[in-house]
Amino acid sequence: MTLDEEQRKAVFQFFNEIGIIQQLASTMFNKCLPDGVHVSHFAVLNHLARLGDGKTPLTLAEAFQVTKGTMTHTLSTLSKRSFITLRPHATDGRSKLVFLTAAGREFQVRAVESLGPAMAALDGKLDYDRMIAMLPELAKVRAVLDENRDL
Amino acid sequence: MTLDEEQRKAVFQFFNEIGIIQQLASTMFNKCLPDGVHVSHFAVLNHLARLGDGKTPLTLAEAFQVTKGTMTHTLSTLSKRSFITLRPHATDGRSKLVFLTAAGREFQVRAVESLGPAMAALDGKLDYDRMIAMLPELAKVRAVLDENRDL
DNA sequence: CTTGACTAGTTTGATGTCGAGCTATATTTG
DNA sequence: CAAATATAGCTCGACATCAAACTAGTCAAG
Repeated sequence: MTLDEEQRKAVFQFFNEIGIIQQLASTMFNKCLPDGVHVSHFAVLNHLARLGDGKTPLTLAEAFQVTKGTMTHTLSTLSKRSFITLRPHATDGRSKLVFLTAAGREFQVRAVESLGPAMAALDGKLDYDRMIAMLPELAKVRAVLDENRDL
Repeated sequence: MTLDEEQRKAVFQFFNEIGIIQQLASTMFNKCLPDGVHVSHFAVLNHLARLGDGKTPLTLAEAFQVTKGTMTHTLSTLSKRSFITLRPHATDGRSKLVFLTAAGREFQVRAVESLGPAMAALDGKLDYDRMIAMLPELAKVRAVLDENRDL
């Protein structure tokens, strides 16, 4: 038995801390974002703007680790706001491709700017170097969880 | 301006990673927990079992960083399952105190056990020492976000 | 006292997410 | 080619959560 009581407690505490940070951060982002746009919507716009659009919904769902149904929902509200358009996939009739509209790109820029004040307020309090240093470790934890999703 | 483009990207990435880990972990826990009990319910039971019951709902809400309304909901479902009982506060007529029932304690033990197999499967893949080493840093980030909740 | 400000918990309505099942298209296999 | 299997996206019902408004009890100021 390699997993002793103390380690198990620590793992719980780790995930607990992660959960609370996520809660606080997303609440903060949600309050900053304009027009009642949820952070999950912003994340998709951001992803498309930074890494390029023309992705399939499934690709996006996997990138954000949400179900297909959730991504359908997210994309449909982004579409209702005319921030994206869905086009049929050229060679696969089942699939679609997601493209940013001009309004979508514009909104993404505006949304990033709207986060500025909050980020600035945290500046000097958050230790960026430490956070950056944690990134590889977090990515590793993420990878392990991802590989074992069927537990 | 101390927050340059690269740092801002890193901060985004940090919170993104956190969000995905939280997503994967809570999904995993939810699947392991018996009888359709949600991880948020388990967390409350666990808290009461480990740190002692007789807390007020507000205390619990603050401990888990959820709104009062959410805690009301969580406690009401725990109460419906007879895992807790709510008693009036002795000296403050507005308040209540949360107590574990025998069934609640029993369930908490069972729930912890039900997480065993998943934890065991992750054993050897997760680097506990690194996770433990991250705890203080995470707690610090949490504290900063907590202090600046009104941004 | 009594009034006004505050606090604990509840309620309400909206929304994000999940899981499971569905449809339509692709792909593989016999 | 036909049938079976797999995949992309959608739909549905359930549920956790939030924000904001509400109720009831407390406490302080005058």
